[in-house]
Amino acid sequence: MDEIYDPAAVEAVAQQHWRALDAYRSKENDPRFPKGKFYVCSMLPYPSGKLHMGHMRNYTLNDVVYRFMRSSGYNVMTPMGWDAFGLPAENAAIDKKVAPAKWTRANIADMKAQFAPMGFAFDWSREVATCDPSYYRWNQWLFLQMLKSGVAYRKTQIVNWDPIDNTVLANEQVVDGKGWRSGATVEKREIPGYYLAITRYAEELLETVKTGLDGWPTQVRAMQENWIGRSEGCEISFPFAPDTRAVMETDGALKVFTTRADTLFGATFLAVAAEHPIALAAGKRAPRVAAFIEECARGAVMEAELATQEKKGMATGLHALHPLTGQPVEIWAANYVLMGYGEGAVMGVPAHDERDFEFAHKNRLPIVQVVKSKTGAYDDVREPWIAAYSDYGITVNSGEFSGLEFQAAVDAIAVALEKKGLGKKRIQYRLRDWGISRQRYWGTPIPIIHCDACGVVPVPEKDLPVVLPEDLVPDGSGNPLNKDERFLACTCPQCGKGARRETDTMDTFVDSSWYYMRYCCPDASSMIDGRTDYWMPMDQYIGGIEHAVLHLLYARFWTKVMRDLGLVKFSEPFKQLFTQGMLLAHCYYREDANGKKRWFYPAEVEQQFDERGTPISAVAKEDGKPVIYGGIEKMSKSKNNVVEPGSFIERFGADTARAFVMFAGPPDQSAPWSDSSAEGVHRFLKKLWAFCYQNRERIATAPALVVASLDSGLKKIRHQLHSFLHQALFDFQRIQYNTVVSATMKMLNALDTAAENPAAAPLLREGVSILLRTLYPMTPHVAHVLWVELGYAKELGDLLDAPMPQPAADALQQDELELVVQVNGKLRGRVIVAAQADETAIKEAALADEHVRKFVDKPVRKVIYVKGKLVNIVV
RNA sequence: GCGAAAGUGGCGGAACUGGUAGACGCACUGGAUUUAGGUUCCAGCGGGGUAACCCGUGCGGGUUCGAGUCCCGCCUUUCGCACCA
Repeated sequence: MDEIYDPAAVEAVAQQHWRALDAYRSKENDPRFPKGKFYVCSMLPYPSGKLHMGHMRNYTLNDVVYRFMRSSGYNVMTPMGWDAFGLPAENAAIDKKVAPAKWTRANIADMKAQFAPMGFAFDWSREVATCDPSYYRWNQWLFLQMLKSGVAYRKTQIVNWDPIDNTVLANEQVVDGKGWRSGATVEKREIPGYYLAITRYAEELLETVKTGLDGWPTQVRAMQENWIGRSEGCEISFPFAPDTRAVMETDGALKVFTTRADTLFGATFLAVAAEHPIALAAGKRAPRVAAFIEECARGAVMEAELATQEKKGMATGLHALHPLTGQPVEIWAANYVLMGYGEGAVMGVPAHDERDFEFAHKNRLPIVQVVKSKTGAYDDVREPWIAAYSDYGITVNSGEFSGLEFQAAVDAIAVALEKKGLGKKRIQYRLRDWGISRQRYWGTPIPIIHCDACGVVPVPEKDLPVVLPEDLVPDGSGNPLNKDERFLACTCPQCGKGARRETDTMDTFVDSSWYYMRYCCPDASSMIDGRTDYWMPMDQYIGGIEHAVLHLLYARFWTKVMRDLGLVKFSEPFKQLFTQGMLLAHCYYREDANGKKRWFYPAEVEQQFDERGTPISAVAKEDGKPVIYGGIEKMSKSKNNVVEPGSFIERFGADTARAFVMFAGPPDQSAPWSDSSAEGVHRFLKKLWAFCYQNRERIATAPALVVASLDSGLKKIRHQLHSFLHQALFDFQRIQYNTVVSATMKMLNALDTAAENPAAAPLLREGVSILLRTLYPMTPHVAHVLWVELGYAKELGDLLDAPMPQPAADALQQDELELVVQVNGKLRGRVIVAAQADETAIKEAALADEHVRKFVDKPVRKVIYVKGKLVNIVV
C-alpha cells in the first residue's frame, strides 16, 4: 500500500478493475439480485460539446443512486444517451459552416470521452442518440399511429416570422421583438402545422398528478396542475347585433368562456383577440381597426410578454346582444386576449375583474357593479372608481338573479342561458394542444407527402424511416430541406404521381418523450419490446426543475398514447422524480469607459480578505488592480466562469470532484463551485488515506469486536459511529448526499480520536469498514482500493456488491442521556440521567440543576418533558 | 402579469416529524513543525459584554410552554410560461 494518496493511480486501478468485470452491464432478471430491478436515469444531455462541472454534479447524483441501490441488493440499470437534434447544431452550422450531423457526432464523441475519468456506472451498451434513424423512425411511426387515431391533426399555428431572413424564429431568437440575426421587427404569421391532442388526456393527466405520483416533488405536481389549469365555468353566446350580422354575413353569436357567470349583468363590453374573425371583418371596414390588428401582429408570441405589455384595445364599432337583457354590448379588439386560449374572446366585467377594470378605465367604458361583499365592505363601488372587487359575494343589479351567492347565481344563470340556447356549463383547460411542427432542418422529418392531386398523404409505414439528409449546412435563411431536391422529390403513395415531401421536422420534445423506454431495448426491431416491460416504469428519474412542466408533461402524455395503442401496460413513466439544482460559480469583471464588461476567469483573480475572513476586494493577478465581484451566477461561456472538470480531475482526482459536488449543498438546490472548498474535500480524502495507511496493521490483525469489553470511551465512539451511519442511511434514502459526506467526515474524526486508544483495533476494523462503504457511492475509486488493501474484499466481497452496513442496535443504545433543560423555552442547563430514569425523576433532576434554579424564581406552573430530549419548566 | 420555489455566521451549508440554532467543511486569526513557500498538526472563530447575561435564522404581525420550522401580510432572488433544451 502506498503511503501517499495518489488519485490518478488509485482511479486507474479501480477503473481497470470495473472494466475487466464489465461491471455496469445490466440484464433483465439477473439472478444475482433477488430484490428485483431498479431503473435510475438522468434526463439525457444535449451534446453541446463541453461537459462542465454542473453536468458532473448531475451525473454524480445519478451515480450515487446507482451505487447505493446496488449495494442495497437491487438489479440497477442506468443508461446514457444524447438529445442530439435541435437548434444549437444549426447555429453552429451557420457559424462554422459545418453540417449539424458532423458537429453533433463529434460532440458526442468528445463528451463521452470526458465522462470516462469520472467513473460513472453507465451501461454504455444501451446508448441512444436521438438523431440516429434507428431511433427517430419510431417517432415517425408513432406519429402515423396518432394520425390514424386522430391524436395528431393538422391546423394553423402562429409563429414568429423574420421578414428579412425569411425564416421562422424560435422564441429564444427573438430579442426585444427583433430577429436576433437580422434585427428586423418580428411579425406573427399563421402557417399550417401538426398538433398532438394532449388536451384529450387533460383530465387523466390532471387526476394522476393530483392524487397519484406521490414519488414526485409537490412543487412539480402543483406546477403541472396549474399548467393544465382546469376551470369550471360557462360558455356564453352573445348573439350578433344587426351591425355585426351585416359584417359577418351570418346570424352567429360571439362565444365567450367565463368562470364568473355570476357577473354576467356587469358585462359592459366584449373583447376579442386581434386575430378573431370579428376583428378581422371589422378591420376590412375600418382602417383604424386594421391598423390596430397590424400593430398587434408585430411583436413576439410569448405569453410572458403578452401578459406584461400595456393593455391596448380598439373599438370595432360592432355590437353583440347581451344574452339575458338583449341590450347591445360593444365589441372591442384587445391585445391581451389570446386567440389560442378558450374562444379567443372574453366578456369584460370591469367592476369585478382587475384586467377588465384597467381596460375599461383607460377606454372610458361603463363600469357596473353586480356583486357586493357579504360583509358589506364593498357595498358601494360607485364613482370615482378605484379598483375592481373580484372576490365572491352577493349578486346585485342582476334582475331576477340579484341576491344570490356565487354558486347559486352561476347555477341559476346557467339554467336561464341553457333555456335560451345561449350558453351552458363547461369545463375549460388552460392546457393547449402540442404543436410539434418546426420549420427547421435538424430534427425528425415529419412523415408526410404533399400531392397536388391527393393533398396531404401520410408516408406508408413500410417506407419508414424518412431519412434526414445529413450533409446539409443551414445558412440562417430558412430550412435547407426546402432547397434539397433529393429530399423533396418523391412519388405520391396514393396516386403514384410526382409529389413533394413535408420539410417540417418535429419538436425535439418528441425525442425526449420516450427515449427512456428505448434504453431498455436499444436494438429492438420494433419501437420497444418486452425488455421495456421489465425495466419500466422507471424507478428514479433525475433532472432539472426547468423541465417541471413541458418535458415531464409531454413524456406522461406520450406514455398514455402508447398505452392506448397497446404498446405498454403502464400509464405513468416515472415513479420517483428528483429535481436537481444547478451548479453556479463566482464571476468577476471590469467595465471599460463604454460600459463594456470584461469577464475574468476565477483563476485570473485573487480574492483578498480582512483579518476576520471577510472578503474585501478582488484583484486581477495580471496587474494587481481591483476587479468587480459579479456574484454567483450560472456557469456560462460569456461570463468566463465555466468550471471544466478536466484540469481539476488531473490535479485532485475524480473522487474529490465527485465528493465535492455532492458536499457543496443539497442536491435539489443550486450550489456554487468553490476551488478552496473542493480542496477541503481533497484534504479529507488524503486524511482518510493516511489514516488507513497508519492503521493498516492494526486493522489487519485486529481481534474480533467484543462490545462488552470496550471501555466507556470506545463505547461512546462506537455509539457515535453507528449514529452517524443511521443518519447517513436516512439521508441516502431522501437523496441528501451533502449530509452523507458530512457524516463520513464525522466518522473519520471519531475514528481518529479512537485510534489514540491502544485497545481500539477491533473498533477501527469495524469503523473503517462502515466508513468505506458509506463513502463508496460518492468516491468509489478510493473506497474500492482501500477496501481491497485493508483486506475487507476477502471477507465481504467486492465493494460493488458488498451490502450497505447497518447500524448495530447495541451501539445505538446508551446507558446515560444528556437532556436539555429550558425555563420558559430558553436553554438554561443540562442534566445527565440514566437511560431508564422515569419522568418524575427526570423532572426532579432538572429542577435541582443549579443553573436552572437561578431562573426558577416564580412558582412552577407546568413542566413539559419531551422524551429523550428536553425538559421545559414554565414559571 | 401568472404559476412554483428559495432567503440561517465572512462563505457553502446543518437542524428529518415545532424542542440545544450554526453540525461538517471553507475562509480567517494565533501557535507548533519547516531555511522559506506549500504541506501537516494544535487552538480559536455569529454579534455585543470584563462577566452574569443579552441579542440573533430577509422584513412586519400572529399561534404556542417553546417557532429557522406553522399561519397572515410584505421584500428580494431563482425557475417556468407552450419554437432554448
